[in-house]
Amino acid sequence: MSGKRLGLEFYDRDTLEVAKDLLGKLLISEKGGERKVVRIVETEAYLRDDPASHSYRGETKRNRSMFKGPGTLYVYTMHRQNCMNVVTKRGEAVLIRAAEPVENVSGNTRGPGRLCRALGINRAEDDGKSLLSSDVYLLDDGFRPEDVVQTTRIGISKAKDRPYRFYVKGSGYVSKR
DNA sequence: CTTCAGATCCCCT
DNA sequence: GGGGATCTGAAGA
Repeated sequence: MSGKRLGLEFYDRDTLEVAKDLLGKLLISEKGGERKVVRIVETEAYLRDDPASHSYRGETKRNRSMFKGPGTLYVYTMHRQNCMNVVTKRGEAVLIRAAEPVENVSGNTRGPGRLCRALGINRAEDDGKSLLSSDVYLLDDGFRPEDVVQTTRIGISKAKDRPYRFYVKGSGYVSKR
């Protein structure tokens, strides 16, 4: 497993571009001394002027990580599940919805809550971490998905019509097709 | 202080 | 395919 850790120049771009480019990248967690690796197959973008985004009403205690700058990890809890996001520009982020297991991963990685559980990601320990310099990060090993689909997001009640969801066509690990 | 909705998951039918 | 679990944070009074 070789590749290059994604740097600031990757995250500091248009959020929709980042969401699309995250597909096929490796997500690594080295928490607990074990190196867990998955390949991202599904993402959703949440913008600043976006009623469905946590940042829509400005910075709050919960979403403060979304304003810490490109390459920050934003983890939040809902319904007893954790969901992880990659922050791009201030107040914008990409939700990692699903991935396929690559190395040292047992359990389901289909769906944001299950993915976090499989990787051992949780809000108390990981919210606000930097993907540029911590034990959770992204890697580009040169792999590029053949076919990417752009469509509407899942599980939200506002701005349902915006095509901010991306997934790898044909992957059996996408949370919904 | 109280209310309530939520970027989900799991189990039941 | 639908509802309940059962927690957190934000909004409303």
